[in-house]
Amino acid sequence: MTDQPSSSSDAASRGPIQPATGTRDFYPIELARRRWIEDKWRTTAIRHGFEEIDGPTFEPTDLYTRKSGDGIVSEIFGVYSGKDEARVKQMGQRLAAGDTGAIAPYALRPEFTPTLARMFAARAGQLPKPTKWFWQQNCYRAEKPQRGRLREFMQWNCDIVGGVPRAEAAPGVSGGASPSVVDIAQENATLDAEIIACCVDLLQRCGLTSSSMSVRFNDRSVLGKIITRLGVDREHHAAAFTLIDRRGKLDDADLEAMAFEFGIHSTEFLTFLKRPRGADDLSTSLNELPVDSREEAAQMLAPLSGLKELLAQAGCGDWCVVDMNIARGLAYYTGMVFEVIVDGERAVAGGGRYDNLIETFGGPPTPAVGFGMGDVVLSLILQDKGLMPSDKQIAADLKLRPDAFVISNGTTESDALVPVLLAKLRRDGLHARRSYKSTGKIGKLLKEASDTHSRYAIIIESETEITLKDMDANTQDRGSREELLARIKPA
RNA sequence: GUGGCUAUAGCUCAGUUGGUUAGAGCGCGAGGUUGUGAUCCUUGAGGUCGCGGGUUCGAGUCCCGUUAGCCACCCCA
Repeated sequence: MTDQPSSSSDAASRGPIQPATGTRDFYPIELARRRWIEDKWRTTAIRHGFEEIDGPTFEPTDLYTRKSGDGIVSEIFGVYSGKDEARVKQMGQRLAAGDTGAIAPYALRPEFTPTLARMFAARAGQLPKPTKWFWQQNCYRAEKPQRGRLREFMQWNCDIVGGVPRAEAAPGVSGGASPSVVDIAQENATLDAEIIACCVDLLQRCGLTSSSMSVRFNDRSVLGKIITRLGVDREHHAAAFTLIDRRGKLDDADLEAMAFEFGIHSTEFLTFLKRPRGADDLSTSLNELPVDSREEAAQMLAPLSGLKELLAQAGCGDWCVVDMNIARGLAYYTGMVFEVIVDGERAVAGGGRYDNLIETFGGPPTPAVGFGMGDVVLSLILQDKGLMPSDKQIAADLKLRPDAFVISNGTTESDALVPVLLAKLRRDGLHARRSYKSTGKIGKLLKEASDTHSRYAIIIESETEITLKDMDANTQDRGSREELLARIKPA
């Protein structure tokens, strides 16, 4: 009920209408900062060979419910057409009956991956293999807002759909005679590494370093083998992954209770689950596995050690570490999974391999891997670490700095020449501004030129004479108008 | 969805055991000093004290509700 615009409330009808919970208004400086991040996203993705795509802001609700569980359904913002009276009436009846969740025919996109899967599936036959797509737009989730978490946010996705042809598979990683599922996954490890490398590149471009962040990765196919050997049957794998994912947050008693709740009773698995917490990296994990020899263990963990090597080759080995506790909540991940953790806690990005999803949406069996990153947590991190550039630097990076700020020297002749000169500069393709203040004081006007981060200030002295001041160098020359204006080149 | 804390100018915050017309700094507008981004001086605008109800002669202050924000859960595509 708190989500309603509360048209019945006296307060709402009297005061100004507030922005909806969990949404943001972007004033110029705030939008510039957001654009700066988006610019980093876009240029990074393009540099890594991804092409930008987009899809609808809202989709049929079934697109999301088909793939995901009840958790997602409850966080969907429903959308309906006011022209579809029958559907609206039906919705009203279900709502009145206490039915909640995604009962509207459409939903604001809570994520982009289903749209991407649908788009790929629709043209799978004509798209290159692999296809590399990126996307950066807003998403909506009806969660309770808190720090780092809103109801509308920008998200950046990079996905590689389709596998590497067998002949070009990573040397030293492939080798199986028949192409089993595991072989295909291992061949595509180069793509797993490429995805993680792209994510790390973005972080580096924002000034972040591996000293405060890490990429923690794991592999669900490896986990699946382990827990199968521990006596967990196939249908309980998803639940077991959930338990593994939350191992760090819950104590043994809670874990055990939750396991029973899920119907998992394997004592071997529970023992494995309750093993000492700590650095669950590759080397320590070797000792905890349900195997007879270290060779067998190494064999079992080969996808992880292989990926680690590929990541080192990609130049981001120092960022990446195996973490056997990472499983991710999503049901559709099939292989590699990873999260980018800041200061040991907050997740700023995450992703993994989903080799069944394209098929789920009507396409041919197609391996795929990708990740997502939101603007909310990333902004917080950059602010906290002092890495958000100054307003002037952002203006420069986004090419928002005025090239020229036109000032009259105060005579009526010069006053009349201000709009004339502005028009000329703009005709010449320059970003030119003036002041709208009533003051004629040169000092105040130069301050405005400075506040707007203008590159040059132009003081009109007469029809043919100006003073051109370089605001960055703090130098100026007075002379022929045409001669001095020629110095101003687009940034 | 659950619990705790908070709410005064655009921002950061004062505001006494409840007592006249609610304040400061910054920012914003105008002006001052021989026409240069600073400092300084003068001055102006801007608040139904989140909103609604209650107690009281009187509420920014006390009580209840509500909304929003923050924090911790839940969840995390």
